[in-house]
Amino acid sequence: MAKRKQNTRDRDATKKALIEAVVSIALRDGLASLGVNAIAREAGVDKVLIYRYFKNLDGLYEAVCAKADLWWNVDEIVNQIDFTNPATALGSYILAHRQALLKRPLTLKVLAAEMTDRSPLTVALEKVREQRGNDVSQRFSARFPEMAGREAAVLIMANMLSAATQYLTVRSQDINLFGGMHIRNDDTWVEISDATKKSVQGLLAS
Amino acid sequence: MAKRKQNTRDRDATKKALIEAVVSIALRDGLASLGVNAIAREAGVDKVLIYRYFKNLDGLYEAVCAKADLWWNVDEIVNQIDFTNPATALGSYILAHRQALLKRPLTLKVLAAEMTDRSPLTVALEKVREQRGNDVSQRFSARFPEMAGREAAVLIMANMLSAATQYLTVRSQDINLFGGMHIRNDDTWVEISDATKKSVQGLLAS
DNA sequence: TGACTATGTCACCATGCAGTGACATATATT
DNA sequence: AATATATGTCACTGCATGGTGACATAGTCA
Repeated sequence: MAKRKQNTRDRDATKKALIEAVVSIALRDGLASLGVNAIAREAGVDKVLIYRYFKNLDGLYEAVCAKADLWWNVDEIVNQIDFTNPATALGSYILAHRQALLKRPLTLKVLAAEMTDRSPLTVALEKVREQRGNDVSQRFSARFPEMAGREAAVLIMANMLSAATQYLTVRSQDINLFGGMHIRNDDTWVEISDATKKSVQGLLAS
Repeated sequence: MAKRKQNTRDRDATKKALIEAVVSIALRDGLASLGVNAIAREAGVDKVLIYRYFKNLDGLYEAVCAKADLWWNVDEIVNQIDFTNPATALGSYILAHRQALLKRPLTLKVLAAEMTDRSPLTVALEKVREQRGNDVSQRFSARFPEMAGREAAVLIMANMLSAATQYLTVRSQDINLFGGMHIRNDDTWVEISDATKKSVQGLLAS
């Protein structure tokens, strides 16, 4: 398991090895398997160095957060959105959101873990997520100023569908069926996107 | 911590105490805190009796499942649904689903835990859930035969909103804000229900 | 060269865990 | 009353955990 030659005497390399060990274990065994012993073993480093360089486990987690790209950046999402009208925008947002999550396996693990535990990893994710979410809805309202305050229902549906996308994308790592939908299948998500588009269209027509 | 007088010599009482200890710990500390030592301590019983009476922890979990009311029964949901049209039906289903979940704190814990771990508790929940979900959609199509196969989009939206309701209800045990919605607030859920109704109306009008 | 510091190794502690075998005794059966 | 069985207690093993203190040595600075 030792991932580096011993007695390297390179503080930065040691810190890097520890940070990478956290990510490896989280992806392979889940956040619940993280601990000083396991991390040090994985990094091929003595556990006392975790305390010396990061003060404690939480300090190490914070360093992981600083290096990890835990959440999408706004442009990554906005670039994939079809802004021809609010309905197509929301429909394409669903797909973009799912893709952005699938690109970040660590994020999927953190999203799963935050259901039961709270750690620096989960709180870091909470913060950036709420921030970026606001950013995206600002872009929406900038593009569709006529919507301003007009349809609270659209905003609610956007939030609900975003929540469902997040939930089902995480779950699709383990299960394939939710209420009859094959949530691992890309075609399913195209159908979901289409249904979303239609339903927002109907909402605005009424 | 000892919850019962010692040396009772009552097998059924012992088994019951163990089952109740599992529930108590799960509710208080989460499923991750369950273990033979903790359970036996909580029940005021020697841990060897877990092995004797249930073979192992999984056997005990199965006994818990058999006694616990982990998921709503179909009528509990259907009775609260407004079947005047498909839109009102889905809108009221959201509220009924949330209420049924809130009534079952153990279920909320299991739903949270199944994101990261798989145990007899979670697989038991998976089974009954998929079953009852099918039952409910059968009731829907029985009431609205004209919908048969006509609008796949409605079915998809129903599944997505159901997923979002489940996710946000579990999350609302820990957080209050999701994308600007105050998910612990009952008024919010009335608005969600209304938005759902409107959007299904629009979907069917188109 | 000599002293000092940064880096890393190692041995240890107390605690908790899952699991097992030996024993004690209350209850039922003969 | 004597025996057998069901029920419960206790002591133990082996392992992993989080955490700490003592030591070894490479690199640096005076």
